Amino acid sequence: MNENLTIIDIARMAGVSKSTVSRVLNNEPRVKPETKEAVLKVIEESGYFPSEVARTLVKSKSKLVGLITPFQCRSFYRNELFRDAFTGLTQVLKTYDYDIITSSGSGVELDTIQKFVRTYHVCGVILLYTIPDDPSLHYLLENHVPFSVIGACEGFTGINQVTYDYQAAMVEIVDSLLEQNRTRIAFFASDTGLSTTRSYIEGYRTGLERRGMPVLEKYLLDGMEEEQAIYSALRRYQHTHTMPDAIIASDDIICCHLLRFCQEEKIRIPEDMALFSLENGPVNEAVGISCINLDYIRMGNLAGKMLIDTVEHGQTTRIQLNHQLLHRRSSQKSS
Amino acid sequence: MNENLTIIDIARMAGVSKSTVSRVLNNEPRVKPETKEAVLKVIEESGYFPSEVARTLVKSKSKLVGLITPFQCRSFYRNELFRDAFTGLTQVLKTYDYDIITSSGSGVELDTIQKFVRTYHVCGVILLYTIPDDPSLHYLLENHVPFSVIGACEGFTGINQVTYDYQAAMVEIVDSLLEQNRTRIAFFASDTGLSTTRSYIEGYRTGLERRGMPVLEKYLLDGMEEEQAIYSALRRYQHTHTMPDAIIASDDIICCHLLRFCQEEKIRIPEDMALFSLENGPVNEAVGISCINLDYIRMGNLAGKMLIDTVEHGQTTRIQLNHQLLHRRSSQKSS
DNA sequence: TTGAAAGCGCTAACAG
DNA sequence: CTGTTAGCGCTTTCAA
Repeated sequence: MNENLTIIDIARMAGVSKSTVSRVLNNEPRVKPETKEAVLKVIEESGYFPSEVARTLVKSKSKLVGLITPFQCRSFYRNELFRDAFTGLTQVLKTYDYDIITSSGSGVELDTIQKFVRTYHVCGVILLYTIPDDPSLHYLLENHVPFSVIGACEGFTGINQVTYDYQAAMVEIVDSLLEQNRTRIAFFASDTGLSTTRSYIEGYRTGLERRGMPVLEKYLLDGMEEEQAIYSALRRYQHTHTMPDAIIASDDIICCHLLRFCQEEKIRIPEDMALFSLENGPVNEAVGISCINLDYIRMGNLAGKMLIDTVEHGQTTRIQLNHQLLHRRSSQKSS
Repeated sequence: MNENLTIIDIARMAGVSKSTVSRVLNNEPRVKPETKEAVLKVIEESGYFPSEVARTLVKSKSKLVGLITPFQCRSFYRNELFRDAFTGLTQVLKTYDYDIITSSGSGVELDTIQKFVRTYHVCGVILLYTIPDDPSLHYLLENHVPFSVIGACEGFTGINQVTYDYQAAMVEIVDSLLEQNRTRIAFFASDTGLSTTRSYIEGYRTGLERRGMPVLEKYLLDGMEEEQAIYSALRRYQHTHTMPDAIIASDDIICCHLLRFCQEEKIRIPEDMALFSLENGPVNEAVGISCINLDYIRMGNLAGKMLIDTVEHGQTTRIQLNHQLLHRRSSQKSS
C-alpha cells in the first residue's frame, strides 16, 4: 500500500536491524527462521519493494540484460529475428527474474554496449548479430562482461553462442533448386556485412560451384532490405532479359515484395520463378513460400539461458541447432 | 580507456571538486567556462561514463521508460503493433537520451508496473493496450507516474494518449462491405477485453445496425489469435453452410490463415469472400489485402514524445490521428 | 544469529 | 563560481 518504504522502515516495523532485513531479502542462510518469517510477514503486509537501483549501486551489477538493437534501421525491427528472439528472451528471463534494457544507441553498437555496462551495470549482453572480428565482442571479452551471441559469429570461439549451420542450409537450398534445373539462382541478401549473412553467401557460392555453376555478381545482391533496391534489381533483370528463375530472399518482407512483383508482371510461381525465404514467418505458410525452419524464439530462449548460466555460474556454452528445409509451393518443380 | 572511473577520479584529474564535475555533467550554468572546458577535456580523454544508477538513486528517477508487454502471450509479440510501436519509441527516446526497460512481468500488468516504478524508478511508462477502467492506469495516476497510452482507453480522460478513431474506421469498413452487397460479414477479433478491440466491436455493431443488419454472435468471434480457433470457426461455418462472405481480421496473421484456408478450400477472394485486415503489415500490400493504414511507428514516436513532455515539463496531450482505408484486391466488388 | 558502520557513485543544499 | 557535507537505499565486512 504505502509509498516509499525503505529497508529501514521494514527493519523498524519488524523490530530488527536493516542488515537482517537485507539478509532475508537475499535469502541468506544465517537468519533464525522465526526472525525470517516475521520479516517476511512485514514485507508482505507493507507492500515493500526493494530498490534494485540501490542494490545495483552497491554490487555494481544489476539484473538487467542489455539487448543490442541497431541504430536507425527499420528493416531490422521488421524482421522475424527481432520479435521472436525478443519473445524467447523475455520468456526465459522472466523465469530467472531478470529484465531487459534496450538502448537507443548512438549509431555505433560499441557505444551502446559501453553505456549498458558502465552506466547501467548490466549483468550481461545479448547480441542478435555480429560482424567478423566484432569490436563489441572484443570489448565485452576484455571487460569480462558476460554475453551471448545469436547467429553466426566469425572470429571468436569459446563464447556463448546459439546458431544454425547457415552455410550448410544454404547449400541444401541451392542444391534443391539446381535439381529442378533452375540455372539462374539469385540471392537477395539484406546485410552482407553480418557474419550470418556471410555464412549464407559462403553456402551460396559453395552450392553453385560444387555443381560447376558460375557465381554471378548480378545474382548476388546486397542491401535488399530496401524496397527500392528490390524493384530496381528486378527491372534491371527485365531490361537485360536475365530474370532469375529462382530467388532466395534474406527475409520474409523481401519475399512479399517479390511476390507482388511477380503477380504484377505475370511471372508464375513456381513455374517461371522459385522463391525461398531464409526466415520462417507466418506469411510463408499461408502463401506457400518455401523456407528454412529456423526457430528464433528458441534461439532467444537458449541465448538467455546461456547468459544467466554465465552470470551465475561462469559457464560457457555453444549450441548449433539443426535446421530443416520446408519445401512449399513456391519452390516446386517447374517442368 | 580505463575501467571504473568515478566522479571523484575525474575531479582529482581536473583539479576540482566532485560537485563541479557533477555540475558540468548536468550542464548547470554556474560553472566558469574555462573550468567546464577543462573538466570536459578530462572526461573525454579518460573515457569516463557517469553512473546512471547512482544518479537514479539520489534523484529517485531514472532515464528509463518502462514498456509494458503482456505475460506469456506470443501472439502479441507477433503483431505489428509491438514491433512498430517499439521502433517508433526507440527512435524518439534516442533523441532525448532515454532508454527502454521491458519487464518479463509476473502475469499481471500491475505487478510489472509496480516493479518498474518501485524497483527501477522508471521516469514513465508506455502502455500499448489498456482495458476499460484499467487498474494499471489508476495506479499510475494515484502515484503520479507519467505515462502514455497507445490506442483506445476507456474510462480515462486528461491523460497522454495517441489513438485513432477505431470505431469510425470500422464503420467505414463495414459500410464498404455492405455496399458490395456482402451480407454475412464476420469479425475475427483477437482480444475483446482490450479497449481498442471494444471500439472496433462498437463500430462493427454500429455499422451493421445502421443498415438494419443483424449482429450475429457466430460472426463476432473472440480469441482468434489462436490458429486453432480460426480453423475451427471456419469448419463450423462449412458444416452449417454459413460461411461469411466477408471477414474482418484483427491482425495480419489471422489474415494469413484465412488466406491459406481459402486457397485450400477453393474459396475465391474477393468473389466468394472479402478480407479486411485491421493492421497494415508488409504482407498486405504484397498479397493485396485491404486494410486500415494505421501508423504504429508514428504512434510510438508520439507516445514517446508525449511522455518526455510530461516528464520534463508536466504537459499532457491527446492526439487522435486520421485513418484511411486502403482498398485492395481482397475487398473488391465481387459481382 | 544479529547489529553497527562503512561505503557504492552521485546530487543537492549550504556555505564560502 | 566552487568546495564541503550529508545523504539516496542497499550490501557487506566486522564485532558482538
